[in-house]
Amino acid sequence: MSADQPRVLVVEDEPAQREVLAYNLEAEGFAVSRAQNGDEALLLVDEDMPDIIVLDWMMPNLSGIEVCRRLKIKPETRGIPVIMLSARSEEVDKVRGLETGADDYVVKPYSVIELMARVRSQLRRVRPSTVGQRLEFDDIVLDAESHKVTRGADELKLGPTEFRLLSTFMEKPGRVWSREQLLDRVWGRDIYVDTRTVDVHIGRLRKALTYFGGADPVRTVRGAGYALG
Amino acid sequence: MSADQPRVLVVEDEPAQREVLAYNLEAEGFAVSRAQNGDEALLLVDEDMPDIIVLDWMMPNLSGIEVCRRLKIKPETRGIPVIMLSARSEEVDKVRGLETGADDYVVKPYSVIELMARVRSQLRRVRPSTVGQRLEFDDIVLDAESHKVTRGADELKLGPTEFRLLSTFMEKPGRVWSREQLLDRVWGRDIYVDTRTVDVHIGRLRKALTYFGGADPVRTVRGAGYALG
DNA sequence: TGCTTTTGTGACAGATACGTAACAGTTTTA
DNA sequence: TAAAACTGTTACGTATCTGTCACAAAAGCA
Repeated sequence: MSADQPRVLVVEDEPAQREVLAYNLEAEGFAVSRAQNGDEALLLVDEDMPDIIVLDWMMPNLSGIEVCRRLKIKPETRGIPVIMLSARSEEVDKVRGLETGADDYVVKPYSVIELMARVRSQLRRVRPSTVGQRLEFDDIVLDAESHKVTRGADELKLGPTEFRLLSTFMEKPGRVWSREQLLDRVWGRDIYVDTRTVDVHIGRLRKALTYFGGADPVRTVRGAGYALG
Repeated sequence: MSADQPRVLVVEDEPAQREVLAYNLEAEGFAVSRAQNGDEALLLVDEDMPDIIVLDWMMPNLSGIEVCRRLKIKPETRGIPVIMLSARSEEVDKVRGLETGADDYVVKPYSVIELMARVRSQLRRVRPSTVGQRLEFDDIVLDAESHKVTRGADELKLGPTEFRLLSTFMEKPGRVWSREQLLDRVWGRDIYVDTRTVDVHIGRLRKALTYFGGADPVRTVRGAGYALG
């Protein structure tokens, strides 16, 4: 039961393309699971976390973008690299894909060799730390698998939203996030919430982070948004 | 017999096919037992729970469908993954429609490689890596062999579902499991059960674990699920 | 300094998630 | 065969979280 071959999840509605992908990935020595739509993909991820996901953009019902967004909202699945496949080559689409949190973007028709290289590259990037999703910043440690956050020796108590917020920040310390971006990342897409609500949750996050003392690690960037550190 | 070899039960009435299957599974490092009909299968399951069952659909007397259904009704055996073998692909849909609760379907003639992959995949889903028959957490000890749980010096009395719930938790202490994941692992996959039912059984597990005193080791993670510790 | 814009924050009502007792239907045990 | 144990669902109470508002505070600007 050698579990040391990386597991790849292929999400593609078109059977022929799906099999081509799967075949090539298997030939490369990966353990492949297949999903033919977004719902199935999310289910499979839940059941058996793959090491990487190759995701078609255009799919009926739940689009690749939406699947990606949902994966990136949940801290425990956020760390799985997503390679987005799309027929659209415009820069705008690529930006949009990456904006949603995709880790790489490959335009169809792709060369198999190139795609394999990208898969390996993403795995190389993430694999070393694959043992539990664990983010650190300063003396703050967030463990996605156990949903625990500690600062120094103290365990912090965060609400669900604050937890996701912090996890988003810790993904890229120092990066400035606009309120809109945070709403998109932390709250999800089609949800109408006042942007000022972000401020309130930032406040709550701050209170939680400094409950046992220590400096406030959240930086306000006037006119732009917030950042960690 | 080293207990860290996963045990597979092959149920197939046709001797030649049965041996092919068994041979390949043994070559993969599994401990294989054989049954040539449904009654024998149920008997063998009762006396020595296998980790996974490969079940032919068409058998005289007690059909694979019926065997599967009976296995999935009993909470004790419900968690054993069943891979159903069927002769034609159209039949797969038919069998699916019968709601047998099988975990996966493979069409004959199957490629040995594919079948092995599916077997491993199911095993990974249900029984990740912890094969040890003795799990410990804090002062709680779970002995899979004798189906007994003790806390400190006291022996606890758990129902079958609570037992499986606890053993899932103890496989990875600290990890947060969503209700869906728990339903998948503890109840089985194609089973329709309300997610809130999980809460009730968590409550029962808690009551059992704290019956003789001691802190409640089960942690509720609002919006996410439950974890041990 | 005064004026404008942006951000921080306490309060609050409504929404939501969770714990649990009760219950009816089964299965298992004695 | 009767009693005991177990399962899944429901309903209801409660704790916690959510989003919005109002106003205070801070930051920029002239």
